[in-house]
Amino acid sequence: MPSKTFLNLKKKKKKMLIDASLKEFYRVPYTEASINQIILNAHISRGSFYTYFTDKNDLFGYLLELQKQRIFSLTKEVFISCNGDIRESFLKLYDIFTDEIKTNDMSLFLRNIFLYFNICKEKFTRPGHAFYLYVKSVIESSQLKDEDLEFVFHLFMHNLLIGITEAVKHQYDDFVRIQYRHKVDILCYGIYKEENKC
Amino acid sequence: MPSKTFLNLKKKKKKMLIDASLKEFYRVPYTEASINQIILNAHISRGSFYTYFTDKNDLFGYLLELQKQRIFSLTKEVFISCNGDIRESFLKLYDIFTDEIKTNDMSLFLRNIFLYFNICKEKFTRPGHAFYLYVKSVIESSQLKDEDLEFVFHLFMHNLLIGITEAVKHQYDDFVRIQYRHKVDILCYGIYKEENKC
DNA sequence: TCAGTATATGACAACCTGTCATACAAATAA
DNA sequence: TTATTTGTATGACAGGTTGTCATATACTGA
Repeated sequence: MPSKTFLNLKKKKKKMLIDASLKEFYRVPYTEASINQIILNAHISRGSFYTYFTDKNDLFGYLLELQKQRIFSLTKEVFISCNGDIRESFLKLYDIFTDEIKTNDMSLFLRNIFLYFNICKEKFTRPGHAFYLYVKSVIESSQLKDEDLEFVFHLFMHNLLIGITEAVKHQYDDFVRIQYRHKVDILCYGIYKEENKC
Repeated sequence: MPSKTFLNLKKKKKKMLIDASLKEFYRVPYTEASINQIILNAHISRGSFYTYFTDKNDLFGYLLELQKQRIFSLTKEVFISCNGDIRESFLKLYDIFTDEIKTNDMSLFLRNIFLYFNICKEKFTRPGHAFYLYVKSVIESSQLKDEDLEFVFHLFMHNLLIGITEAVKHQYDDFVRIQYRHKVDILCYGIYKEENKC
């Protein structure tokens, strides 16, 4: 969490540091990202940085949080446009996100997250409680078995992020897309034949 | 890949370095593991280390490879004892691996992999071609839909590793085990009700 | 105007990594 | 046995990193 000092900063200066950080985080993977480089980009002193954030991880978490908001609001939209169908929604989300990362330059940050920083997937796929409440109200669940929706949603979300990671890794090869869609179908319908159902 | 020089080393010296490395890798997560500490543990010089391995990642990959062998041979055994049933096998594998990590001290290395180094899951879950050929011959596939067995196996393997990671993270809480088993069932039978099958 | 608080700074200690000239050992040739 | 080549070991070094802290500066409100 950034310090109060950072949050009190003028918009312009805050943006300066955020931009500098993003730049560094998509220049190289997380572990190689250098605070030295960031403070150079942002034209602030070493000491200042450490009054804003406790360390690199703290800064990264903050940037992640900013992106997370965007992702979840997009997810909501998609669910509505798909009438709450979980399968349709997650197929669509894959296309939307890969498209965005492919085209939008600022998404290079996301790109590097997906590629290198697998650990933070967890943070991404676990939205807050309020979000789940919302999701539950939107998902069309009449066709589903009596599942824990939160659990199922998290499973699909996790699968989505793995899919996007693979997509980025393999230059959006159509094969990866097909594999993703295949996985979604397995989650929906299973691998066992009808007659062997439990 | 370790250099020829390393492989030529006497057994005792090789073991010394391997043990020292394992010790360091389960002392701290990968990114914090220090080559300095390793060469101190192993009583070799800095220069020597770099004639054996190109860098930390190289060393780590080597240790990973050693573990991988064990994991896959265990997997084979389990599949046989379960008559090739994919569901039974993966439920059993979870119990076996969590048990091993819980009790066996040397497995602290694995423990840290599961906890921190998500990236290498990929390496773990993708066995060589020969292994897949073997798996295909062992899996009881008559009850399965016409799936790509390699794809399905990889999916289950990946799920297994996530499950173990969670188990380690949450001190082998039984709740995690139940969640894992739930996920396996979703993979087997899907989330949709019968009547909505494709 | 002055005290008190908030913010900014860069030198510093303590670490890290990968390289390289050099030293030593062991094997092979003369 | 001696000389030469080949393989192995070494630690000082350059150049990088991070987090801290005493100090300096800028605000802010009485």
